[in-house]
Amino acid sequence: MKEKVVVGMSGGVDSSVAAHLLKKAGYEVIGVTMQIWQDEDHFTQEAEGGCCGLSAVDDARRVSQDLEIPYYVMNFKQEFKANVMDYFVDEYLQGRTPNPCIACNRYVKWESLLKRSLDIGADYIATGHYARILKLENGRYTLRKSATAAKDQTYALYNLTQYQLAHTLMPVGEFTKDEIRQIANDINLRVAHKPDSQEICFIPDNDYAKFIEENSDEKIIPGNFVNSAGEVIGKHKGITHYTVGQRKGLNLSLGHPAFVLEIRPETNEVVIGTNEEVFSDKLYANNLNFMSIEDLEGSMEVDAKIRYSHQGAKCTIKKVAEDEVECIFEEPQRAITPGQAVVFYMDDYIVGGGTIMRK
RNA sequence: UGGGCUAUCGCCAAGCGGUAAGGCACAGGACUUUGACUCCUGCAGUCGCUGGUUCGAAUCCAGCUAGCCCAG
Repeated sequence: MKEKVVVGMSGGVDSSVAAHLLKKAGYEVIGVTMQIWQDEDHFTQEAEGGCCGLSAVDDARRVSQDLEIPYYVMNFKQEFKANVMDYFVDEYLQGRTPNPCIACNRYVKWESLLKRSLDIGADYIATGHYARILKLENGRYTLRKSATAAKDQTYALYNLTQYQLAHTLMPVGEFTKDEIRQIANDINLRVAHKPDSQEICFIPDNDYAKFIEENSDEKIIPGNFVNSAGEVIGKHKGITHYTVGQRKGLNLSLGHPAFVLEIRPETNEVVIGTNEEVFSDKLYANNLNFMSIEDLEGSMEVDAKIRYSHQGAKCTIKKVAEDEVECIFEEPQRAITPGQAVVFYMDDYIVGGGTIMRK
């Protein structure tokens, strides 16, 4: 009896090749695209790009036909709206900078999609992520960085549970991007040369502030830019327009480059400072999830990534409360941003991670 | 309406008779399968205005205008 796997297909090269690889490996493969767009308008907009729109379904369906696997579209509108879009808006309104992909992975893909897949008799779900699932000697599952460090996506997956990992396959992680494109080309995949997607899939025009304004009851009101001494040095367009470390779009001519240091929703202020001031060597995180270990005992030296493109930096982590870890870096890090994830690595696999609360 | 000082890109600012530095801001592009960051490119046909001196002026001279300071 073949093991059954549902492949989340975005219509892109990676998930298409993932489906092919699994079929070749002997699995019974079912292609599924998650319907997450909210209305016709949005649906049309997404025709241009994004991971989950009109062209996505079109492409995924055709690829499935070519691969001769069954294909379905599953509706996850509610789940996506509640766990990703609403979360995204709420975070910005609180002066934080969310990472919607992480929320989407944990709650939509690996909660809703996994559940429905198991319901229809699947043993696993699979995606085209560049990451590798690793079972450690202690019996726990963790994620190991992909073969190509440049494409590694483990950061965005740090929040998966042991149960979720036990039912997941990520065949693409063993290959480099070039190899994946080569495979796609070899088997004549129609999407072999489709460009990599980017930007947040539910905001195709990339105008975050507008999206937040349109999807919130709260009014976005202008406020003051202040320096670290508390002096008012300008007017801002509303805190949702900014993120820590940001330089562009401030319209502040101070003689030196100006960066956002902090966002204060309670006073509607945005704190501005110099390049040096944007560095910090400590952070606190909550919403912890551990992979390679059951829990964090005492302190531990790890490599921490504070944003998806961060190369990682040495730091010592220690629990300071039930759901709060303190992370002290050897070298100050640039723009530690509340709302973003911090992911801890040992060698090339994930120890755990959390959401940054404050510096 | 007495005296002094200053007027160069949106902001700051070099320039001191030889044909307009630089920083900030801004715009476009690259990078990026979260936001940022970073990088590249562009950005004064003109120096408050009007005359004059000179082969040649943002640079010297005169007048005017505006702003600031002091004196009322």
